[in-house]
Amino acid sequence: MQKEQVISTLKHIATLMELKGENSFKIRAFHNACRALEAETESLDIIVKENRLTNIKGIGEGIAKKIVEMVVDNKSTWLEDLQNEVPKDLVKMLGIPGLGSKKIRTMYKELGISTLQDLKQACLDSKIEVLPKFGKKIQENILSGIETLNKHAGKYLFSFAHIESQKIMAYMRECNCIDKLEIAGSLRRRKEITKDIDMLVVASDSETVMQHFVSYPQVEKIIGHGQKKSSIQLRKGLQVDLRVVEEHQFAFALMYFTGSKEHNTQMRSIAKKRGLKLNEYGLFNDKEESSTCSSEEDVFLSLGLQYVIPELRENLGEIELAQKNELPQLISQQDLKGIFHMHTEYSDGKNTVREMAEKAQEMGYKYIGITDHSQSLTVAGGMKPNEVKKQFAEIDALNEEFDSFRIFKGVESDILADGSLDYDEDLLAQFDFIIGSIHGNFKMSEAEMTKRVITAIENPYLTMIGHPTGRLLLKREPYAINMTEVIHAAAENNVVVEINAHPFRLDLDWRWGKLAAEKNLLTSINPDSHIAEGFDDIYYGIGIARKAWFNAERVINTWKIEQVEKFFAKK
DNA sequence: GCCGTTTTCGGCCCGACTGTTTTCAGTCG
Repeated sequence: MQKEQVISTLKHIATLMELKGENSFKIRAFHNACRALEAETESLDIIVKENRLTNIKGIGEGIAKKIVEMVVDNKSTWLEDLQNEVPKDLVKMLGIPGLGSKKIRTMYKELGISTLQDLKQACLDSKIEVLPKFGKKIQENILSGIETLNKHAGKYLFSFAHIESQKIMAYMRECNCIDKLEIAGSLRRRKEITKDIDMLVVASDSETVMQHFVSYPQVEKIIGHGQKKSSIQLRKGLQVDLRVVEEHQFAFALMYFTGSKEHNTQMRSIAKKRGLKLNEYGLFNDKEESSTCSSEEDVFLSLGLQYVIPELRENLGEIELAQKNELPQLISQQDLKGIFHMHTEYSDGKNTVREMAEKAQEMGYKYIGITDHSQSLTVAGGMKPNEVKKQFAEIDALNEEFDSFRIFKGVESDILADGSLDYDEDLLAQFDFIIGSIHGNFKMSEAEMTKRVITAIENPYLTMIGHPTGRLLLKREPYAINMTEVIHAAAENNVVVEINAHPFRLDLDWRWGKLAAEKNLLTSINPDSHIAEGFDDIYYGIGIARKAWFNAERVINTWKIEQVEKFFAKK
């Protein structure tokens, strides 16, 4: 098993143990072990081979043994045993709001409910409401929860949640007793997938704010309605949580509700080591007096830490760096000087080369790189060699015409099944730069796919790897590929690995950021636009690049035109 | 199950809300 599989297996084991009613701290230990593995950049194979698993903080004898079995024998007897004990629908029931492991277990033990079908029937037969600690209300909630489960997957793209959050923020601002209003949660951390929108408010009159909130016209259901905390579900499915705090609590609350949970847990334990208590209301000493902090920066400072921007708060090593004052200066949108990876009417894009160039100039960019599809991708109208020549001539003419703006001649070449690029060498040599992407033959083994991509990386004509895992968020799984090896190879061959900014891709995944930083990997934040307006997607790519610890120097489309030309010329 | 500037046992983050209760367990974030 690869690291990602090991992690998901451990998480699955933790869930099943929870449903079995194991000690909650034992379960937490499994989650901690997962985090430790996620943050580990060294190859898991090597760590296992050299018997160094227990050197990782969070992994002890017990879990190490299970991991070794997964890596060496490619299976987990422990998981298999648990799966035999716990019916798999019980896991699905955890997705029903209001149902946790305890309630699910009670229903299973008392009534033998092991499938969603059973559960629905038991609700309809009023068998649930008579169980101890259950009641009519809970039974109703379960029934409507099953409906929601079927209707909405409960996960949403960042781009979708971002747009919805802008709408509800605008609505909330209509309430005139609000002093401060901020988005928190995973949305503020710019995570690619989100479950809900978290909002934080400072207000003179919390009751009015809450009433305004639950009266939002797009509400499907009010999940909770209290003085300090309320939750609604929108018709489009996603949940919105609102918290109201007092002015002097705001910085602490913002930090707390931004998360991540894992980051917060570690922050609290740092506070605890200093004899302090950190929660959403303040940073308290043993006399219950809180420090005064008017900003998040102050809170971090009070704990002896450099300020950690929200995107980094995933407990993947950022706190350790903050302690040493070594956090990177991250890229921001203003750093960008040009854009690569876009399609025109020469393949499957909507606009002409000129239109793309003019749009980019309007937005203040100094250069673009046109990359239509190559000949093998016939479904997307890939360019035949004669069309490439025609496009070259058009680009040359436009470059003559434009002042202090350059169009680079590029291509998004298919990486063919054997790892070769799509045109003959003669033509490849004439492009300024080449992006290599996989668009077919997805179903190779991991070893074959990795070899295919590395062969392309070693090709002297290749400048950049496009959407390295081929994933489509919430739609299509990534193809099997060993990203550790790909990143090593790309860094060694001076090949750029793009961050595809399309909201469905966001690929390279930010979780590779730590390894990428260690290897000094270059990236480029690419919109993969098929229409001029698609340049706006860059916003999503910036968020991912920041999550992935990229400073501006390692992102080639922040470079000046001369530096880009020099870099391309070397290939 | 893991860990140790409370170090081999005992603690592991903590508060709001709900629905069931009549003081609290369970869920959620």
